[in-house]
Amino acid sequence: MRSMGALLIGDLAERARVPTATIRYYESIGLLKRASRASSGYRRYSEQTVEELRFIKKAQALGFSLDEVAEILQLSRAGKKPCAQVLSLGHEHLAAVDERIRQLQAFRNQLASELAKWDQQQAGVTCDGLCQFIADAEPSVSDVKFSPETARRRARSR
Amino acid sequence: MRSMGALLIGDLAERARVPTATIRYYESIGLLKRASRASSGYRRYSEQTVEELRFIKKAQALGFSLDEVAEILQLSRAGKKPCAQVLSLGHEHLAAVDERIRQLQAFRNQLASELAKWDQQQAGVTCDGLCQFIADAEPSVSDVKFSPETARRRARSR
DNA sequence: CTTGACCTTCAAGCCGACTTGAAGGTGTTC
DNA sequence: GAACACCTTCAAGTCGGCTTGAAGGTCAAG
Repeated sequence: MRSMGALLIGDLAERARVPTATIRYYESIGLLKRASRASSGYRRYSEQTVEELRFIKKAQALGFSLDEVAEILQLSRAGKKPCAQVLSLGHEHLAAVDERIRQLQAFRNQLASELAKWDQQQAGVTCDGLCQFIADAEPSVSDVKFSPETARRRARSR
Repeated sequence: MRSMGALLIGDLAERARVPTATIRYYESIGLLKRASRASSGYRRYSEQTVEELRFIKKAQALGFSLDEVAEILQLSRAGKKPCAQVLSLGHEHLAAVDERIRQLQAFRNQLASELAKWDQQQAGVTCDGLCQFIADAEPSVSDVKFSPETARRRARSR
C-alpha cells in the first residue's frame, strides 16, 4: 500500500507525460533534485515534482535550454529571494528571444522572396547543372543564418 | 607551377570560404563527388566546385539540410530537374519557419507579460517552492512545441 | 638539406537532449 | 514459488554538421 502522494517513477512519468528514462536523466544532470528513496531503493516523488516536470516541459517547449531551466530551478529552490535573479534572467532571455525572432524573420523574408521569384519563373525552367533557383539566390542569403543550434549557443554563451 | 584552374583544397577553401576539413567531410558523405588527384595525391578542383560549394552554402542558408542538398545535387547531376522538388521543399520550409516564428512570438509575449507582472510585484514576493514565473505560466504553452530538432526531423522524414 | 606550409588518412570528439540496452533487484498476484 | 510488471545502475548509441588530432607525405624556398 502506497502512502498518499508517494509516486513511483512510472506514476510520475505518466502524470507528467515524460518517459521514466528522461526523469532519471534529468536527475543525473541535476535538473531535478535527487529523489528520496523507499527502502527498496525505488525513487519516491510528490505532486510537486509533477509540477516541476510540467514547468520544465513548458520552458522547453518555449525554447529554453535545459541549462537555462536548471538555472531558474536552482534559484527558485534556493528559497530566499532568487526572484531578482530570476527576473534578470527572464529579461536576458527576453532579449535573446527577440533577437532570435529578428533573425528568423530575416531568414523568412529571404526565403519568401526567393520563393516568390521562383514561383513566377516556374513556367520555362530548365535545370541543367545546378538548380537555378538556388544558384540564382541573392548572395546575401548566405549571410543570414538559419541555424537553431547557433542561436541556442549564442544564447548560452552570454 | 599550377596548371590553369587547378585549385588545391586550400585554395578552394579560401575561394568558397569553407574550411578544408569541411570540404573533405562533404566529399566523405557524398555531397561533393570524389575529387580528382594530382600525382602527389593532392585533390584538384576546378571553378565548378567553387560554385557547387557556394550553392551548398546558399541552400543551407535557405534552411535545407545537407541530405536535402545532396538529393538536389544528385538529381541535378543525373540530368533530371529537381526544381519542382526544390520549390515544394522551399515552401515546406517556409511554412515551418512561419510556424516557429509564430510560436516564438507567442512565447515572447507571454514572457514579456509575466515579466511585467513581476516587475510590479517586486516588493513582497516570497519564492517558496517554485518561482511564480514558473507556476503562473499558462498551461497552453506546453501544448505548442518549439523544437528546432522536431522541425528538422519533420523536414527530413518527408 | 632543412624548414615550414601545405597536403593525406583515419579516428575520435563535440553539442544537446535524450534513448536504448544489459544485467539485475523488488513487489504483487496466482 | 513462479510469473510478471515494475524498479535499479551504468554504459553506450543517436542525430546533424562539423571540428580536432595524430601521424605522416609533398613541395617550394633559402
